[in-house]
Amino acid sequence: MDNKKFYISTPIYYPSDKLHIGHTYSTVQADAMARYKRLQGFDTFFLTGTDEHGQKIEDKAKDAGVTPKEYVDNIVAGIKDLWKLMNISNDKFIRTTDEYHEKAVQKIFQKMYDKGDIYKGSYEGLYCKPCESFWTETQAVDGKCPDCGRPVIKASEEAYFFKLSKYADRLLEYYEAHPDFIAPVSRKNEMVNNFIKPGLQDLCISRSTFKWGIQVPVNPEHVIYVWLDALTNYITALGYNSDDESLYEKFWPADVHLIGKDITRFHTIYWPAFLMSLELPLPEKVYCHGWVLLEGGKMSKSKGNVVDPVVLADRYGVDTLRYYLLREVAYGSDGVFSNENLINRINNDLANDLGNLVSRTVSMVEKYFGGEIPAERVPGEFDDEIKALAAETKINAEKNLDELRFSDSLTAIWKFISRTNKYIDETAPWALAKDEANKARLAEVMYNLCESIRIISVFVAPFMPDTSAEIRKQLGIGELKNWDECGVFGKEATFKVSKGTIIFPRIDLEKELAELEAAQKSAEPVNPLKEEIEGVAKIGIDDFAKVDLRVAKITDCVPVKKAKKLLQLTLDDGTGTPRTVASGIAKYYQPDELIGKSIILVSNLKPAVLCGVESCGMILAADAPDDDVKVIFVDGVPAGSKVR
RNA sequence: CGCGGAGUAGAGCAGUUGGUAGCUCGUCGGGCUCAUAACCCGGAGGUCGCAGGUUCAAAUCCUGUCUCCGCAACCA
Repeated sequence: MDNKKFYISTPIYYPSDKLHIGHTYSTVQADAMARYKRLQGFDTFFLTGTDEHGQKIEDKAKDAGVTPKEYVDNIVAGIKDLWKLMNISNDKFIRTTDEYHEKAVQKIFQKMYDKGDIYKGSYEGLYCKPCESFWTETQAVDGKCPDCGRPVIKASEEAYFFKLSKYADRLLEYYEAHPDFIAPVSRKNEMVNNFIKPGLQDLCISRSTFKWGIQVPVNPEHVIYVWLDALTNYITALGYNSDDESLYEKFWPADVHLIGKDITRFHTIYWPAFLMSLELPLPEKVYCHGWVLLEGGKMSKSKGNVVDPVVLADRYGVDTLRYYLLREVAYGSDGVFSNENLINRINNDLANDLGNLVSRTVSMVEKYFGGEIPAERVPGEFDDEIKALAAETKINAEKNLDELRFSDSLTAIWKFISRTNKYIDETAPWALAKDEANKARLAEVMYNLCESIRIISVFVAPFMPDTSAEIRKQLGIGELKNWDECGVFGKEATFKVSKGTIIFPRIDLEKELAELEAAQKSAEPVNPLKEEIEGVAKIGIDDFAKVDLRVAKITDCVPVKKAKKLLQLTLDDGTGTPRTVASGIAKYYQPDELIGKSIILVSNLKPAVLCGVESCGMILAADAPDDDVKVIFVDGVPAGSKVR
């Protein structure tokens, strides 16, 4: 069984802003897995990197007055620093602006093109620059991007398409034959039901509206669009399509693509289809982990609640943060981050259970034996129990880790830590120490404790590498070489311990929370609302004049079938002809309470069909705080009155 | 009737070949004193969303129903 290999990847991150704790969560998981596999003797390749092309970067660089490359260089340096801080052991860091990647992607494009899987077509729609997304007429909201709310522009462009539709059947077959390909399985159902069954659309893979990207080999007017460029990093990083494909030969296919659930579609549909087109093997597994949520919802810039991993690591320690992320977030589901949660974890698991165990053991060995455990020892009651649990823990820790169940693995490990603490109580070394006759028994107890802790140092190594090393230092044993050291007692002949610093100091919860709150307040940035309003492009009076606003009276109102958010309103707009408008306010208003009310209507909006209802115009409403919406009522004003 | 997940002790979660309801934190009481006011033991606390049904027996299977969430779809 030599020649065992393991290849794991993180997503490549988009360097338009600093990374937050969610990105850190992804990368830390992959790192723990990579470290574990390395300790097990696997020839391991761990890849992370950055996805650096696209219009958004081009624009941001322009705003900053630098070239796109200069712009990303700067952000990428920060990302590399973050991974260094977090003790990430990646074997390679790929940037999609690396020359070898760009060349390889062009070859990939050419190969697909020659094969007939790429054709030239045209793409029409409404384009949102910041999001780099095209929207259909029905998708765009009030002429604005449904994602970010900023204005979209009408655009039509010649573009290259990938024949994704061609691969739908083969994808289904592959899922069928490889039930573990998408984890957790619930994600697979989502993909099949929502995307594949309704029919896959061919995928637009080029753009001509901006320049910051890899040139399409058959047409210099185009650059390759995001997913073909980004996803292929997993093979170009290994040297695929380069002069030296030895890493590719050795490591492909990947054992795990570790991703966030938001990019499931791209990794389980597009990417396999690309690989099929290239006639390459598919990855073994795509694991879609959940998000780290903050109390009150998903984190986002606009909410101003992004948690900075650098601040947390500085304040509490790198291993502490790693532990928290890996323990707190359950397999496949979302986890909630809160400072209180974090501090409780630190105090209970790390300080009380693990840190204190090391501390009390080392203290006793020093106190009773001057630091070195004598060779003369006698076994006794309880010894077999902890030995048996150590063996059992190894099995459980491995089983869970192999399935990327980090939290469950840690739970199993902590059970052993607790059992070791209990062993101290059972054997009561302080009582043994009172009688010289018990010296040999005391020595055995201390030896077993040290062995337990040595074993724990192996268990925690993938999760908390520095802590593992510090524990071993205090035990006076060498660097950890091999995972299988955690199987049985008796590896070390004896221990010569030396007390070190407290590994995990306790934190005063109340005091800490108060300080954090104070720090947060003082660090409060400029009013985000002000920023948002100033960020909106100015328009002229004639632009505004294009909008025809009229008062209208709601004469009827019913919910729209098949739509959760829509109400269908019938309006008297003063013309005598009833007008139908669909409005996404079902969540906020009952149909009955709207009938008879007068509202403001955008009367000259182009009609659109929403969930089967033709909507002619829209009504004005305000986004109130706390996800509330208030329709603007103008009761008493005659229908048809102009508003300006 | 779009697809799927969830509703179990104050909080966060386990728990399907149906058979006395578990874990972590918190809380209350006890023990110990080696240790970071840490550790160990014990108690209290749940009509397992609601209503029916199958069964000797249902958190677990079936039907209906309510609520929350994810994805999709539409938030003119």
